[in-house]
Order: sequence, then C-alpha cells, then structure tokens
Amino acid sequence: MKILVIEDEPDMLDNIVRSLEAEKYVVETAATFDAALEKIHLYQYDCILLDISLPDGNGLAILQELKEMDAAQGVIIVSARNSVDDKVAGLNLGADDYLPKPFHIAELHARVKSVLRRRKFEGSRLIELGNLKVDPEERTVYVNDTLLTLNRKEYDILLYFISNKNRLVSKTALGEHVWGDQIDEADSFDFIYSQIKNLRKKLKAQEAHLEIQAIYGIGYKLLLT
Amino acid sequence: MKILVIEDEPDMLDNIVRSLEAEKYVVETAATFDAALEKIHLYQYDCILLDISLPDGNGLAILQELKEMDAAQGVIIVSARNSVDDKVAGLNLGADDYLPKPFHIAELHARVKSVLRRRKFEGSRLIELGNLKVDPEERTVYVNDTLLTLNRKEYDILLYFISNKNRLVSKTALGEHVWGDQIDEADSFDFIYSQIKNLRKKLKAQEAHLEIQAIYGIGYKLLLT
DNA sequence: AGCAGCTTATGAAGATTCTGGTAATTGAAG
DNA sequence: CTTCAATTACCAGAATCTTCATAAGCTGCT
Repeated sequence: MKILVIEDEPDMLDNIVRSLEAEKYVVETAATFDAALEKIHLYQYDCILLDISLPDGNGLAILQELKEMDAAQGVIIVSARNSVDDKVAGLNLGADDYLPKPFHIAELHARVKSVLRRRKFEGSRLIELGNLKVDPEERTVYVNDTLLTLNRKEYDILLYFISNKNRLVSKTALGEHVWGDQIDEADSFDFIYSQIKNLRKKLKAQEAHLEIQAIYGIGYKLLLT
Repeated sequence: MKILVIEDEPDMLDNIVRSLEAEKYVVETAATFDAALEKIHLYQYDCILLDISLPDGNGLAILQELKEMDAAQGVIIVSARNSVDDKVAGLNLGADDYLPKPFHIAELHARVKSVLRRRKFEGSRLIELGNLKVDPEERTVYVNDTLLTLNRKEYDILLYFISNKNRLVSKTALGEHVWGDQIDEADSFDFIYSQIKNLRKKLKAQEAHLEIQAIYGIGYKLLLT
C-alpha cells in the first residue's frame, strides 16, 4: 500500500511518515504545493494524506486536481483550520475523510485503514487471469482454487504485473511501485531479481499459467501461457 | 518504440526527451518545421509528439503532410494555444490525441502509452509471410507452426524487414529503428552484421522461406524464396 | 583478368544482464 | 534473547548483446 503525505511542517511530516512506515506502508512525501502536484501526476497512490494549509498554494486546489484526474485513491484531509466550511468544501471535493489537528497517531492510522478498506470494497471483486484468481481485499491468490501463499513483496509485484498485463514493466517502474522511490540509479537490482525468482518459483510450483518474461536490458512482462 | 518529438522550446524539449528516454522509448527530435518535415519523410515512427506552435511554420501543416503520406504512426498534438478551434482542427486532420500545455509528464506518458496501445491493437493480427507467421502482440514467430525463438534484437530486425517487405532497407534506417539514434556516423555496423548473421542462421535452421539479401553499398532487402 | 579499396560476413572474445542457488541480514513474534 | 520467516546480498553460470580480428565479396579501374 502506497501512501502520499502532503504536509509542510517538518516535525509533523516526520512523525506521520515514521508511524506509517512502522505499519508497513510505502510512504512518500511532498512538502509544497508544486511537489505534491508533481507526485500526484507521476505516481499512483492508494491513499493521500493532505494538509490543506500549505505555504505555496491552497491544498483544496490539489483536491480539485485529483478529482479532475479521476484517480482512484482515497484522500484524507488534515487541517488545523477546523472551520466547518473547510470541512464541507473538502468533502464536497471528494475527500473521503477529514481529520482535525491535533490528532493522535492511532486516530490517523484508523482513518487510513478505514479509507483503504472502504476503497477496497468498492473495487472489490476477484481478478481472474488464466487459472489464477486474486482477491485484492484479502491479498490472497488462488491457482486452480488452491491457495498460493505469497509474501508481501511477492504479492505486490504480482499485482503490479497483473495491472500491467501484456505491457512492458521497466525495472525502475517496478522498483518504485513496490519499494517506494528510494531506489537509486546506482542501486543494483539484486533484490528485484531475488523476489522475481521466488515469485516465479511459486507460480511454477502451482502450475499457474503465467510467465514473467524478462526483456533484456529493460524489464519484465507478464504473459499468459 | 520510436517517438519523434517536434518542439521548439529547448527546455520543454529536453524535459520531454529525458522522461521518455527514461521509459526506454527511442526518442528523436526536431526543433523546426523543416527539420520535422525531413525526419518525417526519412524515418518511420510509432508516435509523433507535435507542438503546433512552431516558429517557422504552422504545425498543422505537418499534420496535413503526415495525412497525405498515409503514414501509420500515432500523433499527439501539444499546444499552449488551447483554443477549441485548434483542437478541432488537429483532431480533424487525424491527430490521435490533444494535450494542452502546461501538462504533467505523467499525463504525457499516459497519452503516449494509450496511443501506442491503440495503434498496436489496430494492427494486431497474425502476419503471414511464406511459411512464417508473426504475432506482433506476443512477439513470437512461427515457421511451419513450430516456434522460432528469437532474441529481442533479432525479432526487432525481422519485424522491420517484414514491414518493409520487398523494399530496400538501408543500414542506417535499420540501425536507427532497432537501436535508436545513439548510432553515430563514426560507428561501425558490426553489431548489425552480427545480429543479421544470427537471424539468418536461425531462419535457415528452421527452413523459413525467407532470405535477407545484402545490397552492396546500400543495405538489405527481405525476399521470399 | 588482376588489383585496390571498399563493404559485408563470420567466429570468437568481451561486456552486460539475467537466473537460480545459497547465504547473510533484517524483522517480527514469542 | 531466541526462533523463524521475510527480505536482501552474493555468486557462478547462462543468455544476450557488442566488439574485434579476420576473411570473403563486390565494384570500378587499368
């Protein structure tokens, strides 16, 4: 699960990020209006935490932008300006929840969880692909109706491949989606290789009709076989 | 996938090119009307990004030219002049999409991807040639219904030959299509020779009724035998 | 024909990337 | 702290792609 935190106060930001990362979310941040806009357009998130009192632009404009993009993530507004107007404006613009400052971290987690759960229900149906069934809600995968136990990374990778079926997935894109954007140019891709290897082994062991094909020098592609 | 970017502002151009190259597209550029015309006539592209407000000629004229050439690539118009007229004129002249400035890079990528995908689906069916069958979507090649395993480069070369059947293919054109324009005048063509050699060997081993004929001093030609 | 100067072909070595095994590290749970 | 699973690192070998050296072929010239 990938979360974007838009917040300008460094302390607060740090706090939120640490606590979310402790819960195993992949967290990215934006401290300014522009940075936020860029991230929103570049990557896909499952949930966005938005402080609407940013220094260089109104956070509500970001909401507007998100709505126009027709994106599918959940949005939780965080604000110290606890006016009813702000709240109404935010929810009208499609925010999923509103969290007044100050708040307790546990409260934040609960809201995030609830938004993610709600979102999941909306799009919740089995994804079928060959003899494979994926239940995004339970994060479970079935091959011929027997359960395939995947680790977190393996599952994330598989789901990313599935949502990019027949499309080419660059190693950097895969890396950014599954590991967050801390990936460096200079980094090796050993951890990707390792995970791909394990995923392939498990898929093969259950005779899934899927193949992760390597494209030399570029990345991978998921094929039905 | 080869993309031509026609754009006169250096910053913007640089930006676009970098981002597309990061996605592993082969990118070429033209900053003026004349340069664009030349490239269009000389090479084949899978997609063209066209800024219609060029300094030395109306970008729409390029669209017109493309249409008359009956070329098969996708065209995305980029423009800061966001008048409805421009948009309508562009789409009427056969553009596939219209992207108003300013835009976010991710938006651009999405459009490019979508145009390329659409194009691919249109032309997606088995290509038959002698006793050879090519499935462009799966990137597979069959000779007498047995699979012929080709590497990426070998496949790219074969497909380029096939799409230029009976036509003469210059080494530079082939090189630029398969390797992109990182090819230098000073470069040798050893890698082309090597790949051609391997491709020929594989075609011969499976007794494909195809022959890659060298034309001394000019290039190659694919013949049915 | 014979030769010079070029282009093309070929096999082998080199470089890079990918694979699949194993091992080390990290992290969570008891 | 210990234990077990998850994740990452390391490595040898395979596959892919490029470079290199050298051979062979073509063209125009005398």
